[in-house]
Amino acid sequence: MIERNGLQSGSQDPAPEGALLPVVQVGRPADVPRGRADAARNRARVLDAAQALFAERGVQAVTMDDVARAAGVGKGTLYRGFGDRAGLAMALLDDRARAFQAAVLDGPAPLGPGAPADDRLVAFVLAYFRFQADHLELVLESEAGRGPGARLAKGSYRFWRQHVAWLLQEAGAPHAGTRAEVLLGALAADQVRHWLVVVGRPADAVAAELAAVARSLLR
Amino acid sequence: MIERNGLQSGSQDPAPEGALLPVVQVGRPADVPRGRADAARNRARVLDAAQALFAERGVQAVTMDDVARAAGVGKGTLYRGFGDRAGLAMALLDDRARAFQAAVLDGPAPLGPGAPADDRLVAFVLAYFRFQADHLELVLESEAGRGPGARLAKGSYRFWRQHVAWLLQEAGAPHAGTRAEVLLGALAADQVRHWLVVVGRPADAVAAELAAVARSLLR
DNA sequence: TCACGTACCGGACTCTAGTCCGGTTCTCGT
DNA sequence: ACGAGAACCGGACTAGAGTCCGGTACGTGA
Repeated sequence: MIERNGLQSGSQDPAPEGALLPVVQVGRPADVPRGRADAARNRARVLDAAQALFAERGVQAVTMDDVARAAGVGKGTLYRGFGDRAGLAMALLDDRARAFQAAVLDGPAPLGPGAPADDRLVAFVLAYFRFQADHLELVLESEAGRGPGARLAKGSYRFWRQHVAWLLQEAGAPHAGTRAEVLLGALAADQVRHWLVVVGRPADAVAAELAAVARSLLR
Repeated sequence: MIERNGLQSGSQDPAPEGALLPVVQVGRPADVPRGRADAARNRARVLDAAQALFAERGVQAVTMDDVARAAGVGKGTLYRGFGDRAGLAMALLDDRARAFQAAVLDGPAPLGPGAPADDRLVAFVLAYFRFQADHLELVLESEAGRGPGARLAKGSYRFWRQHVAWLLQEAGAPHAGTRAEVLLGALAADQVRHWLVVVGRPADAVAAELAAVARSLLR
């Protein structure tokens, strides 16, 4: 593929608008020495510090000042590198998000290609739900952000929306675009948190019902 | 300006936790002289000032300090009376929210009682969508609020969730509770704003597709 | 090796939501 | 009518996200 440097989206760029997930490339070139050494070092420091603080106190209890201080870096550096709080959370999720995306695009059926679209859709719902549940705190932050509809404006949302819409269309569902958005809305971090944490329902039960919802949306 | 001076639920109480919509009562007792005269006067001033400012500059561009200053009131008074920004927005929507609720509970079919549950459900989706679209800015504020899942914690959400779940159950849908939440998620202000404002789709088309989604969720 | 320009650094600053509490004023009971 | 005290008033205060810009140090070209 093209040496598309969009890949370093998670490495140097201030993340123009939450475009953390590259639309295609997954493996990374590992080179692209474009940036400055101190910049890369600071980025790594910030990620390490954030991960440590988040693990120690919980994501919500950590302020951006905390992260900057712990990383030995100014707030300007922090915000230039990650854009905002949501960007920092996305960067921390980057590896796993890429892996999940790879599994959907190139992995084994039924999540990956090869299975009928309706089965892939159900597999996707289960996997996405699990992803959200497994990284709830970080995903919550990454889907937040200022302004209304922050979640709907991120690049990763567009990617998944397109994937789901395509599966729905392929499976013969009407209004695939709208239904993809309804389905992703049901899988949004806020909603998942509500079910699992606030209400305290067992994850398996919720996931199964959402899979049934996906099937219902096919007709 | 509205004759009604705030009505009981929204009149004195600091709105314990977004319980603006009473679960049953719609007509107001009209008595309950519990409060103080100056408190009521200040409340009215705040509502008037907020409405004027919101109309003039748009909801998002008005800060709570603006409202307090324009109302000739301290911030303490503002926050005691309405809890937070979302509470103020809810109070401004109160009349119409009550009217809508009354139409659903006691109004003519198919929105009100008398029609088959599936028809009522579709009527509800169309009416709720329209409500959200007609008061988008205020609803957006009222569904926001600090912390994740603010929308899911409000009393009005619980009310509608219950209503929709009941209709779904009555119509024979499986997992009525979960599906009610999925449906309301699709009708959330953020999502509606995304379709209508960001993407620019015509309201009628979106509403029709959501009605179809509701029907799909019945089986 | 060295000078140059650019990209980056960092912390002081702004902006706004929401809290607190000393002082005031209205209502109720007598 | 009047005293007592609860309820309310308002603005100073806190906290935290995100911005700005003068200064710095890194990479590049000669």
